This record gives sequence, C-alpha cells and structure tokens, in this order.
Amino acid sequence: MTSHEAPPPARATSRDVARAAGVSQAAVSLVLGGKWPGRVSAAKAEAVRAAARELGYRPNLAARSLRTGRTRTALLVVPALTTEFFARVYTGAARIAADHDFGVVLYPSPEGTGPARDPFASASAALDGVIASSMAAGALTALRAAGLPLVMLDSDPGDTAASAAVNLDIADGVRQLAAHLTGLGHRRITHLAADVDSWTFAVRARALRAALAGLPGAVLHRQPTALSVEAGLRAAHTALTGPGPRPTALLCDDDVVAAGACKAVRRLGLRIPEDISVTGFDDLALAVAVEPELTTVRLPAEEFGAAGMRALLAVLDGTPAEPPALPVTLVPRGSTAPPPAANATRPGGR
Amino acid sequence: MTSHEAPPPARATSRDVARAAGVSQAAVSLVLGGKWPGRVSAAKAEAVRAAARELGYRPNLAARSLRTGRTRTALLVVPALTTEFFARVYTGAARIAADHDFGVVLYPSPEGTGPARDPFASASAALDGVIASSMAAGALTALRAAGLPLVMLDSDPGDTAASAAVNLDIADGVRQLAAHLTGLGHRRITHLAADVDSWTFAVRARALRAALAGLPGAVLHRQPTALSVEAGLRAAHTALTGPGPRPTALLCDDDVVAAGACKAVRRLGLRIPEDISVTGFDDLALAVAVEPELTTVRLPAEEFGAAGMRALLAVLDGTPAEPPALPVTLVPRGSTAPPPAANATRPGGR
DNA sequence: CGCCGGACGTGTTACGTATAACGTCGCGGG
DNA sequence: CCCGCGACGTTATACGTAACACGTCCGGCG
Repeated sequence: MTSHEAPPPARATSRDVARAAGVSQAAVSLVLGGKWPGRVSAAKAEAVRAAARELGYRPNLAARSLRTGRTRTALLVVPALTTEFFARVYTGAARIAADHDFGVVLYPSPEGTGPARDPFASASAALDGVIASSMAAGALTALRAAGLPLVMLDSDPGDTAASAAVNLDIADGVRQLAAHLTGLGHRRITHLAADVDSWTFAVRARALRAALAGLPGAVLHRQPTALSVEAGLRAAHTALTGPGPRPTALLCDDDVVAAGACKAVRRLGLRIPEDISVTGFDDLALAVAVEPELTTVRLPAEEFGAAGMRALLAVLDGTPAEPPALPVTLVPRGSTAPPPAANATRPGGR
Repeated sequence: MTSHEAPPPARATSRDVARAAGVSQAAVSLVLGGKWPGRVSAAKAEAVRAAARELGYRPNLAARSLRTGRTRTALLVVPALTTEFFARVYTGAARIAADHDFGVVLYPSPEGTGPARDPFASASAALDGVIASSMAAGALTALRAAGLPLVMLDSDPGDTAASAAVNLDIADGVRQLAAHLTGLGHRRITHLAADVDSWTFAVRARALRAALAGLPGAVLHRQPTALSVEAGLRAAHTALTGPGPRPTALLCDDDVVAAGACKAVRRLGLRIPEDISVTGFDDLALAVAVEPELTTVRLPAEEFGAAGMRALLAVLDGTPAEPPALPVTLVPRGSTAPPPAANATRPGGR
C-alpha cells in the first residue's frame, strides 16, 4: 500500500490522477469510463490506469450520479427479510447486481399496521429501478406512482403497472405435489393456505383445485393460516379435529407452516407419515431440520432474485425480454406416504 | 413496457421550489435543511414548505452528498444473509437508521473461498461508516484500510481497529446454559463447536470451560462442526459413537447445529431429552419447529443490529459512548432433562 | 499545393445542493 | 444624528464527474 502519509486519506480525484499521469481530467474520464475505446492513445491510457492504481483512485459516486442522473442502485421490496426465502432472493439479486456495478438496497415492507414508511425516504438512496415482491402490497402504490422501472416478482400477469415480471412456475409445483399425493392414494386433502392476499398464494389454491378436479372421490378443504410455526399448528389442529372425515394429507403453503402442522399432528397422537402426510413449500433449511424431513417444493429463491435483477437491467438497457417462468421441483422426503386406508397396490412410499 | 415516451416528470429542484415560493434557492435550502432556525421569517418559510409540498420536491441526494461529503449510508457486513440471525440484525439496524435518515446497504461476505470481492465496489455506494460482524473476517482487512468509522459486532475487545464495539453477553449465556445442564445433573458434556475462527465462538468455548472447571466429575469434550443441519448431524454422530463414556448432553453453538444433532441422536435409537439433552443457540424460528422444542439461548438479534447502528451514529456525531454488553436469556424448553443416570434428588425437569 | 478528415487531446460546462460571505433594512443607544 | 447590530435574504461558489465542442497535428488525395 502506498498511501502512507495523509492522515485524512483525502480521496484522490480524477484531477489528481490526471496530474499524476500528465493528462487532462477529461482524458482520465475517457479512459476509465471504458466507453470511447479509441479516444485516447494506448500509451496515455496505460499511464492513466497506472496513476489511478497508484493513487488508489475511486470515482466519487455522488458526483458521477449528479452528472449522469443515474445511481446504479436498485430497490428490492420484500414483505419481511427475516424469512429465509427473501434473504435468498436478495442474495441472488445482489450477486447479479454486483456483476454490473449495481447495488441493491432493501425495503422491508412493514408487515404490521401503521402507515408504510415512505419507501424512498427510507431507502435514503436515489434509485434507478425497483424490484418488488407481490407480497409487499403496502408499499406498491407509492412505488407505482414514482414512475420508476418496476419489475414484479410473482405477480398477476394482468397487472400492467410493471415494466417486467418474473414468475416462478408455482402452478406446476402444485401440480407435481398434487400428483405425488394422489399417486400415493390420498383423496382427502386439506390446504393450509396462507391468509395473505397475494398472487402467488391465489395461484396455489387455483392450481390445486384444478389438479384435483377430475379425480373421483377427491375432497379438498381449505384452512387459512398465517405464516408461522404457531399459526400452522393451530390451523392443522382445526383441520384435523373438525367435523367430517379427517383429511389424510395436509398441503401447506410454506415449510414453516408445515413444521407447525407436524407438531399438531403429533400432539393428536397421530404419526407422520403413516397416519397423516404433510407437505411444505419453499424447501427452506427448516425442511430438513424437522423429523421426518418435509416433502416440499423447492423454489429457486436465489435464481428468482437473480432473474429479477436481470430483468431490471434489461429494462434499463431498453431491451426488456420477457423471461420464461422459472421451474420448480418437487422434493419427496419422509413426510409423505400412502394414507392408512390405502390398499397396498402402490408400494412406493419415499 | 410503459415508460416509452419518457414523460419523466423532471424532478423538481430546489430552484423550482424557490421560484414558486418567490425566494432564492438558498432560502429553500435554509428552510428545508432544518438547521438555522431563525434564519428565514416564518411567513416565507411556510411559503417554501408549501411550494415544496406542491411540487413534490425531493432533494437530489447525489448533489447533497457531493456538497456535504457525507452520504448517510452505512454498510453492514455479515457473513451470510441467508441465516435468519443476520437477517434480523439487518432489520434492527435498518430501523434505527431510518429514524435518522440513514440507509443501510449490505455486504454479504462471500462465505466460500476465492478473493473477497471488493466491498466498496460491490456496495456501489459511498459510505459514511461500516458495521461489521467479526464473523466476516474476509472483508475486514480491506475495510480497516479504508479509514472509515467502523463498529464491530461481537469482536475481541483487544481489537483496536474499531471505532466502537457492540457485544452480546455471550459468556453469560453460556454460563446460564452450563448452570442449567449441571443443575439437571449433567456431567459429561460435548460442545459441538462452530469451526469458525471468530471471537464470538472462541468466547463460548472459554466460558464453557470456565463454568465447568470447578465441578467435580465434569468432563467436557469438543467436537468441531460447520454451521448446518447436516454438519451438526455428522458431528453429533461422531461425538456419540466415539470411544469412552457417552456424553449425556450436547451443547451446540447454533440452533441449526442442534437440529442436526437431534436427528443424529434419534438415528442412534436414543431419545431426547430422556437419554440425551441437546441445547442450541440463537433461538431462531427453527428452535420451536423441531420436536422437542430446543432449549436455547435467545440472542436479541434485532437489538444487536440496532445497537450497532446507534453506536455508529454516535461515532459519527463525535460522541462515542461505549454501550454495555447486551443481555441474553436462557430459554428452557423440551430438549433438556436430567440425564438417565441421575438420581431423582432434583425433580425439576422442564 | 491546398484541403479534408481522422486521430487524439483539452477546455469548458452543467448537474443540484449547502453554506460562506455579503448586503440591506430598521431600530435603539450613545 | 449616526453608528452598529441583529434579523432576514441573496449572491456566489465549490463539490467531482461526464461529455460536448473545439482545437491541433498529420497523412493522403485531388
């Protein structure tokens, strides 16, 4: 390291680099900017680069933004970061962003009540664009009004406010899950459905209904629940102790809910998967931490965030190509098996 | 696909506000800046505020930063965001930051090998200060060199590079945990210790050793493990099947590891807590998702992040007051009980 | 030989804000 | 009466960068 003196490191400016390299400040900008390839001779360009390296030059981003009007910063709006899923979405988005010298700043949409804090004040950064989960309904109205490029994650295709949309093929995941359960012989299924008004959950309910529609004897119930272990426990208890024949499978909208459901099943003296099958969604770390491990649908969370960022970059480049829905995969594990009443015609559990 | 003809509302500037209010641009800055209270008459000040509201004026942050030299942005360096713990730390830090018109941008230190990406390039934002977990060793050297105010989270007090430090009272948590286990009658304890070279984990090992030092018959072993369910499973298996008398309690450095340990215990045909007690650390959502629920040490993750941000703000204000260590609390749950060999002199399990 | 045009650099400007420096005005004390 | 001072406003400037608009030099073509 060279910058030994200068207790206040007094960041080098492009003018300092220019002086050191014996050129004008404009030349420094031309060289380091990367555009205008042939604009400066190779010799001087190299001198500039050397001087910049020597001085540890870092362009002043505030000045650059002021000049260019762009900030190379995107806002990621998520319902709540404390969930592992969105932490992974962020990671994926940030990775792609970094490859393009972009930053990602988070806006965790306040889950509780109260007036949503102004997303822009809160972000305390000027933004080039926004990537928003459809689950963060609260903050969306303010964002739409801003006129910024907006990429929606898992949103209603009919929503026209977005500049682009990236979707997971949730419906296909539900179909795989339904096929898995019905293939095992399950007919009475209760859907522990997230009580969140969001496209991604609406689609699950619809796809599930469609998947079971043609099947003789299929009975589908719906039990709303919040997205927590405890809420899942309560919902499962309600579903299992209600009137009518007991379901043989609980299809949960989230691994966390499924974990709660497992606890409820056991508290009723029932076994998983022998008496009741339970399935989750997302494939969080939690899915393999509980016993038995959860049959679940793996959502490519990081790739989801990455795709969102790519879409935003494309929009900013003026080349918005609509990406296909991201595939999801069923991960069969120990929490599903043929129902007790099923005859042994299908030996294939686990 | 909307912003085609780019009717960008051409963000209002302070000069526009000045014109609308019939004052000079400087007056606008004086009024909206909030400092210099008596500098402008109440009447004109109100006119300025009204005009600003009317035009939807938002100060250009790039210009402000360029002028003031500060950005009101802090960098939070975490080992990996996908862990619930650090997601909560972020949330706490962001909350305090928002109260002071600060933003928080994340730098997830690359966990894998490879040269750590430049934190500053990656953040793509100019920074006023840094809050860093001691677990993110990789990125620290570059950060120290930057000469930015640096607040360390859970770091060695001997480390002098930091402007301030915020610590959890981890040692006390370990003491509580050890007292809980020995009080139940446990004497042979194996520590499933994180194989991460970080102050916070070193302190756990040391405190545990100290807590068991005076106890006759106490036997403490150490089994290193990575921080994942699977690694915890393997480590617990090793610990339980090794030579010598089997431990009666597994003290894990993390809830995730404890979850893995539980699985190992059961695969060996042993019961929790009757045969083996297992304890975790952190009190993540996962702790109550597994069965039995984990006895663990609750770390105030959000408050931890909030305290870090407060400390950074204090440093920036020039009033760095050293905060006390944040208290942690033992949460006894179902995964601990007296060991099999213990006589019934102490009836108090759960 | 004169002129044109490409290659290579440089001077200059503007981005929007915060604030130092500089008036101006009215009033009260000397 | 005049000076000075406090209250109120304004003018001017600088922050560091990107990029436009000009040169200047030189080789080649008519």
